Amino acid sequence: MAYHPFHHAHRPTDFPMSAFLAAAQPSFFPALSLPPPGLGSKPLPPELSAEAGALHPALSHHQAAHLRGLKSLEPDEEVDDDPKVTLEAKDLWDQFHKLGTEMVITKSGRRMFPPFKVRINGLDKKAKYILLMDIVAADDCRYKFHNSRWMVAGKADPEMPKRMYIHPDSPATGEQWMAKPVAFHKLKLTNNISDKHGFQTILNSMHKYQPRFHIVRANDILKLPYSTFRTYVFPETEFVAVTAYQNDKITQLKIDNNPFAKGFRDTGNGRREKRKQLTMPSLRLYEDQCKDREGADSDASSSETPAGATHSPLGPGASPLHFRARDDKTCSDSDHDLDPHDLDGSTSPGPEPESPFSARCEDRPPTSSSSLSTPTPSLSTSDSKKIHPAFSARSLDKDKSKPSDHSDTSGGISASKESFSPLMVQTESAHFSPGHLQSLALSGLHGQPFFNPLSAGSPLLFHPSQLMGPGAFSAMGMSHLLASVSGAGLDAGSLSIGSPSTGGAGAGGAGGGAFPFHLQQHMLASQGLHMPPFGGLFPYPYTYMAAAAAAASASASSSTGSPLSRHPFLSSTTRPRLRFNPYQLPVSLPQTSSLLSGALLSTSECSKAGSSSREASPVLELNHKLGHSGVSPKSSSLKDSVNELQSIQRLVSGLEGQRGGSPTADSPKGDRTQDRGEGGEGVRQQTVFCPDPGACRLPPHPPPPPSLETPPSSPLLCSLCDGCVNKELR
Amino acid sequence: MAYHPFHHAHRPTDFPMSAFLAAAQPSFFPALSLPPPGLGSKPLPPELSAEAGALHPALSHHQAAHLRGLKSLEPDEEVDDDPKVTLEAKDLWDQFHKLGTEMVITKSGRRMFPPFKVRINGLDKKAKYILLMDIVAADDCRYKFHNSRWMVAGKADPEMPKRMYIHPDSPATGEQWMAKPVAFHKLKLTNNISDKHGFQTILNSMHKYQPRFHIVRANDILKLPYSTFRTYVFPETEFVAVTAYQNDKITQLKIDNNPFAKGFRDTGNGRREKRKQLTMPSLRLYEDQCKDREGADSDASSSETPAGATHSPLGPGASPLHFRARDDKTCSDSDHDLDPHDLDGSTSPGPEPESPFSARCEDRPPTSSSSLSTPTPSLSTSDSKKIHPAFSARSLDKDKSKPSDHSDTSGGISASKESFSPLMVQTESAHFSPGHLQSLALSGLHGQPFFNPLSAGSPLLFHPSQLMGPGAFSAMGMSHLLASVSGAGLDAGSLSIGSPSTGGAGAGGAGGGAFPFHLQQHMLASQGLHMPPFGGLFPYPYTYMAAAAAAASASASSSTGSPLSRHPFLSSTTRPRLRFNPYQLPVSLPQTSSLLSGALLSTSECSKAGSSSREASPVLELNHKLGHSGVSPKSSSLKDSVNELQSIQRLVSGLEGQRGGSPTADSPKGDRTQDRGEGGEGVRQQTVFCPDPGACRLPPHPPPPPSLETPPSSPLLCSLCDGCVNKELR
DNA sequence: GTCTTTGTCACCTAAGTGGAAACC
DNA sequence: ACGGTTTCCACTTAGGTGACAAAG
Repeated sequence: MAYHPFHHAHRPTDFPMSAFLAAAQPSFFPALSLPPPGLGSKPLPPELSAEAGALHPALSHHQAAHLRGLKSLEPDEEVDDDPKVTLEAKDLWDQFHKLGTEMVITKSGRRMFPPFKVRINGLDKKAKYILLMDIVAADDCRYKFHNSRWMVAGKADPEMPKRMYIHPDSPATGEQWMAKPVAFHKLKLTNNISDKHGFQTILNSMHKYQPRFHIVRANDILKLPYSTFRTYVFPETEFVAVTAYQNDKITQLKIDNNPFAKGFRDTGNGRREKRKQLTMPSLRLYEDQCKDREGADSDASSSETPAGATHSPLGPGASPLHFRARDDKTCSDSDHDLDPHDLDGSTSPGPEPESPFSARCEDRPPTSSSSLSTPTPSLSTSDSKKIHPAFSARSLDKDKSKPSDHSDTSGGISASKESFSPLMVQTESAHFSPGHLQSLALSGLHGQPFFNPLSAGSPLLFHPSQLMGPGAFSAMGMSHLLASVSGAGLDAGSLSIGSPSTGGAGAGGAGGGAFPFHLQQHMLASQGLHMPPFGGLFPYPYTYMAAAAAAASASASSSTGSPLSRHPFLSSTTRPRLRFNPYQLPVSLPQTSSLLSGALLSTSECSKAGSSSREASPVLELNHKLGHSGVSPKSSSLKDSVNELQSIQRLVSGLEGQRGGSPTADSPKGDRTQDRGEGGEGVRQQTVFCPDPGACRLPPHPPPPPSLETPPSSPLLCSLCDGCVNKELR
Repeated sequence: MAYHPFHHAHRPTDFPMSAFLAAAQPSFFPALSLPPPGLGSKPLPPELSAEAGALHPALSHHQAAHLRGLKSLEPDEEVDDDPKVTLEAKDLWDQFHKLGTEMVITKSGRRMFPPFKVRINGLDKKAKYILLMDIVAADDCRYKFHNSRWMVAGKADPEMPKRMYIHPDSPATGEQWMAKPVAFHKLKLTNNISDKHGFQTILNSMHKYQPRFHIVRANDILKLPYSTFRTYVFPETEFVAVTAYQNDKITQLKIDNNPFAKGFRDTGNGRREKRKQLTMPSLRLYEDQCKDREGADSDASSSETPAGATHSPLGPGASPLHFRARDDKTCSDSDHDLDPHDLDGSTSPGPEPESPFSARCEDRPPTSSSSLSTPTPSLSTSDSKKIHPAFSARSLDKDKSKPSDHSDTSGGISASKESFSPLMVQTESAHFSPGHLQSLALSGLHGQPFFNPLSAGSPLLFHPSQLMGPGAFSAMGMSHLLASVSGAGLDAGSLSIGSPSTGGAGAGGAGGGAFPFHLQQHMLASQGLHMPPFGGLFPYPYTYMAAAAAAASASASSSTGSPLSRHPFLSSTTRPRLRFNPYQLPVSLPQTSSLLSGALLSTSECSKAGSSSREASPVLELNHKLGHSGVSPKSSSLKDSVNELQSIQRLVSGLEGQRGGSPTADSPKGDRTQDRGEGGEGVRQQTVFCPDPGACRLPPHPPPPPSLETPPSSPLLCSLCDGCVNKELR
């Protein structure tokens, strides 16, 4: 009795393949298992903000519900949640983003280096959630790295179906998910279209991608198709897939921060030539952070964080990288590593790697856009804020600057430069079927596909065309699948998703029993643009995200005026505030689907979006929700939303810099370190939504509240559209 | 569409901690969520034997049901299953077992080396199963290694609560489980009673243990407590826990076969002294096998099987070790590695490590028993069969020998020397509560406790005394727990299992929300014997397993007369045939519980069991089933059982050696290689049950069928008792 | 003093990393 | 020749293994 020595690291992952399969089923019957539309808002704690446990359950539920601006959905149970997602190691991501993040893809699959890891708050402790991640094309351009910068090199190649990676621990309770950062280490990037392993996402080299994170409240993967997806996009995680690094600065940054690349650090060990001495001063930057949280990450990661010192504050403030970026202007490059010896002469701020992705698909040289977003030369980061850690209170405060302009190209949403304005789109899973669940990838342990019905051989991936002919979702065989799903105890184990009804289009592959390791539904964005739209289902290939991102970046850059504010998005924390219920999504609100599936920017939109502001990159939180016929938002909700946001900001700032409620105060750098003690506590969120549904490309969203009490320091801009009347909420 | 490149290694593991928690709840209300007793047998395919996919669903269901000999239970659904479990790398296990397997336990936890891995067949493809494993005391003796042999050194020390390790992929469909071998690599052995990690089982050094494997058909861990457990025991996996290796031969065998110990192989690299040149000839034995199946193992094992050549037949036949054991009599030692330079002179067969565990608890020197089981000196394995791979048809055929004697001490069950006669005891989970689920250990990924409500800190382990005072199950707070469990969506995340109701006995530990990483229910055997029985629940500390093992070993040795037949059990394949439904277990059939939880042999019984025959070690398959009031078996069922067995054997033999139906033929060594191509296909099973319930210590079981058509080559003996009238069924 | 346990160590597997050259 | 891809390499982290010496 006095024992209880065991401390089991339970893996609550509850992924019955059957569930998985079912989840993958593209459900085209929105009402199938959904609650009646317009259920009405359910109570949601408004102040989950700071700490998940600090909310008042019933007190402000109603308010919160309104804040969300729409029917709270969550038909299933009466759950009080208001997820707030914070990107871990945001500062690191920012550093990469400024240079133009590159991710190597290999045949065998490569991890993302700045590991995609998020910290979640505001979930209902008891409710079960399924967390997912996917990577979708950021646009439809092909890129090339020329003259030390990324340039558009034509139209994108066709995208392979993107897989929806289900966090292996799903489903798990909110408490469990909030206990520690949620990592997706098992997800690997590959260019091998015949990928046999799981956990791999097929990308096109020299194309730009955007990782996305999804939260679904569901206690069973079987319910995934009928559940609401809350999608979070961290623009700073955008990257170009490459087979070999193009930008030496990126290489050096990777070497300096990825423990597995220590062998390439200039420690006098006769390392390779090339990028030389950037390392020393910043050694053990990201790594130290990881140490702190060691053992706390999920995603079956045994190797995510390297070993080493475990006491350094993991917050960006503590990390040398961050420091460098913010304080070091010694180097010519943007806050990249202090590396004194940049090889390619990109050291100079202007044309340097700092404007990696400025170019959009219009085939116009990136320089134009880059220049736009890369105002100041040299280290820039002139705005110390620019490099502020995602968790530091400072970043939030700094952006008290004006709401910013909302010019189409540059004046995006200035949801506080560094305060991460989340753009949340809530979508019903039933709808994500056509656009959301491109394919579900259930991560196994150690990359070891445990239950491969196909004898661990051929993957069961469904191509969009397979599953659904042009607009032939119901006709495809989805009904068949859905039927199966309906069964409570239905086992997907041997259920052949695509083969049976869709014909032998290669879905089943070898193996005997068809198995839905990763169900390939339609991959909207990534594929929608490049492939003929499926029937009339996806009229809008462009995704909200992209638009929002563009708007946000534009506004951010203008608002901050920081030279480095080239990046479209830089937010680190998001919190669901606004929920769109594009019940009619398939036709009337296709964008939502698009966004979820692809997040593509059309050429024209790309241009509109402008390059980007690296400074204020709002996290786009897309909360997709079905079950509600109307898209008309409640103005009151919006207002409440703003109020909530303000309070949240205060809470956050208080949390981070002990400056509760004073977002205006520009916290000195000192805060940074404090902010991110061990787990990057400094969570901040902002709700970014478009008050003028008519003027934006986004699905109908609630109009801006009449009166906005939002503090000036935290401007609420619509990230969903750039032409919105109420671009600035504050 | 033509893509389907993704091949996700989904991890169907569905372990919502809530479920886990619930499962851990000691349910003392058998009828709580159970179907009415005597539900009646449900159809079960009789010939799942060879291949899981080769069965005739309806055709022989009825027959199968009868074969099973009892009410099929499986109240939930009408599932057709007849699990057949084969121990992977049986030959390796055999080699170790002959020497007296030792497993190092360390403070940080040590893996088992011959990894405990099983191949499963006969499951219902669609049904969900939860697979578990635990390690229980094999007897109540303490051992010491003296004069190159293991000797009893007194009574056993008190056992720590044993944890029930739930395979991380649970629950998963039968199809998934059968797709590849199921490994339990994450399970670690430790002597650290304050174990903070999960996946660790606390053992006492110098004590003997027996791993057990459990199959539970349940789609949710929450249902575990109310589900039927089918327990499989592979006697050859018995081992002595040590902090340092005692037998140099074991050390060498480990070094030669464990890829992680390659550094100690005598490859001229100036290895340490000690055991010298056994290695060379056998290099890459087990490892090669592993390679073949690489990527097929489950249990989140990233490192289970080493890399290397991937073409060698993994069957024991192909492995040098096996070869050696069987064919090599060059070395003095039993079939240990051919190592010519054995240091301790144990090379000589007689007193050597070959008779490791012959001694039982009677404090009598092991020699007596060892002598009994270790008839021949030297390499012995005179009986080529002895070392036959578990999967080779040969072994099965060989034992066509006479049924053997059933003398209490030595004349055990001769269920064919090498044909692995499974002893299956089916027990209702509701009952395992008192004795079965000592503690549930949910394996996490990479030993990284993902969802630790206690902030990944203190383990939540319940000591028996905590959860239940002497016979105070219901009074403890179990009701409370059960109640929680009843909730469908109940989240265990924050549920404090032990703390709330049982008082702060240390169950909750630090952390905030109590979490059931491993629920400690009652740990019967291991603890039952050493601790005061809980109320009157466990009148029989001795477990069937032990008894059966003893009987089996005894018979085996006598039947084969092989000098090496010292090991009590050597079977590698089991298949549920007989199902006991000790509905009244708590009181009337406590043994079942005991078996499940502890599998302890009383001193007297130990002696009765005799040492062992290394040759014919039947797999004990214990199928614990509640829900049936009567224990009276149907004779007809038994008969059918035999028939089925025969057909199965034929199938198996045919599968292995292409000699379908000719069990009598003693296959030459050549078969071996064939038998275990890639995954050790050569599955063979035998049902071992006691036809005379009255004469055996086992719970009431069906009487032997009047007429037995079992082929002479496959003797069916009762492994459950040695005094059974129908000890020999064939 | 004997037996057992503990900690450190060298050595190994497994796998992540970027470089460099080969490849196409 | 050029640009992108592939392969192999050395190096790293992470962790498994038994030997060995030092404790207990």
